Amino acid sequence: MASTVRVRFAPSPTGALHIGGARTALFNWLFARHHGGRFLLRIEDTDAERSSPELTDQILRSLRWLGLKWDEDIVFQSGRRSDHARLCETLLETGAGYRCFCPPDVLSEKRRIQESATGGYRYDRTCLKLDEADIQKRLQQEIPFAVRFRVPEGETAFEDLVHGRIVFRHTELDDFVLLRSDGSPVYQVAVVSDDHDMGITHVIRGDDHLSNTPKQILLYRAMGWDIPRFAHVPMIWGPDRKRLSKRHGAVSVEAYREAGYLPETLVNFLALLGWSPGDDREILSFPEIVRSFSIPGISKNPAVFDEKKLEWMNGQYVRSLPLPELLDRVLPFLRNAGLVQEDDPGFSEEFLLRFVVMLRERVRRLTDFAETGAYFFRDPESFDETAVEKFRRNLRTGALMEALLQNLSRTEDWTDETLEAVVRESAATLDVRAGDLIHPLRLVLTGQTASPGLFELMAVLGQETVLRRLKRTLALWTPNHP
RNA sequence: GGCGCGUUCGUCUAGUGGCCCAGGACGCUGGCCUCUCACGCCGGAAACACGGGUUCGACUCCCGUACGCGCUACCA
Repeated sequence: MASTVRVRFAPSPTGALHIGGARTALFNWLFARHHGGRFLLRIEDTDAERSSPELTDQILRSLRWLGLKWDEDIVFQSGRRSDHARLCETLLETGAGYRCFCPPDVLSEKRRIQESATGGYRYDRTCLKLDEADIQKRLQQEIPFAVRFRVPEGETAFEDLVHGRIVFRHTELDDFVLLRSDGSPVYQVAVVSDDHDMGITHVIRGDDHLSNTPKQILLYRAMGWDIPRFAHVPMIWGPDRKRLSKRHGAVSVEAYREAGYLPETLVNFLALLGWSPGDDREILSFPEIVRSFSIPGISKNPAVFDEKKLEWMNGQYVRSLPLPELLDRVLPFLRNAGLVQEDDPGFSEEFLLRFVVMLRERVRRLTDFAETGAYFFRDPESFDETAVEKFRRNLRTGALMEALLQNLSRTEDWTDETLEAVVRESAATLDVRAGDLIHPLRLVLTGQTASPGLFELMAVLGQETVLRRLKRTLALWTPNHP
């Protein structure tokens, strides 16, 4: 390969890494990996007001969690201020830029008038008409000035890797500001300067930047720099077809981690949001995605984020994880729910493994293990009301449970085969269907009407626990029990 | 308002002029399995925004309309 691919992800640490940013990062990462190139990270922290080191750390944590490792040192945009300023100076020297002494309030007034008249606004180039003497005079008076870019006539066209050829007539652009009157360079300047210095070959970013691109290309040209290739990927929308934002609830990668999603799931799902391998595959491993990834596979239209499918996919990954690995991932959620102790789980490895095996078929998120399986760790405190009512109406339930208690306390071989035999024989003796014992027993042991197979569950819980739970719930079946 | 981008089942998408009376997945739904719930399996409903061209033939190409989104700052 002639030149090495270099791409970057450039988040602004003004918030956590969200789904949209993660997808952009992922696409850049995949592109770099696929082509054996480099994936760089740049933190756009020039807005000191809204940026924070804590948020930067959080973004890095999320990227690492997703498995998106970056190459080389992180570039902090705030540290490149002088480079950005130098770009403005150069442009001023070459005549590509010019000083604008117009006071901001005059400008905003002009805009107000022009916008109400024509609906659009472009800087009227008042200061471009200034001659050298005018400029010197103003400089001596120390009138603050901004530096504007002098947009040439004509048009800018470029071949977007996702959208194809795109043309902007320069009459649509106005002489945008490069350097604010306080001396701070504007975003477009920072991006171009940084991307150039970082040797970026492909800019892969959200298509909300499409309209910024001609301005940036103009800057590259004015500096005589090589222009990178651009790939503008479509946005991710919430269910209301609006750009995904906090309004849609949990959108940060961090929030999905806490909600019990696996990083593998998120990567797979995000990869498929706006990109397709071209065939019918849905579950793809990291290496498979890297191998298949290509820009022509990126779609042009925005994608609605569908959490239902994410959940389904997470279930697939939960089920495919090797058991010990799955247990490791579940453990923190059990601790969080207070079901196991921080240092000592208080339960054997074997018990925990069986817990995970029995539940993994019926969960989608890691949090579900704690939510639907708490009875593995402690006696249920509440019981499904409608189920209790239902079984209580059958006046024999109390007697049935008592009989079962007797039979189970005499059971010596506490294995699921034996337990099943005991329960079924009890039913036969009592002249009821097996279900008449099974369902109330399930309720008694779990507090719920749904659980893993009852006999297996009894075997895992152990005789002592089963008998205890059976005993302490006997009163439940008394008709007028509170 | 102007400019830019987009428009295939509810959602993510396959489709690059005939293989498409449109395929897959999630969701929904009927059934099977079954001690419940899941998992799994089998089946079903469900889409080419609209109107003009081009062509022997258009989901695919061109034009227009409608709708949606983005940009339009001395924000990033």
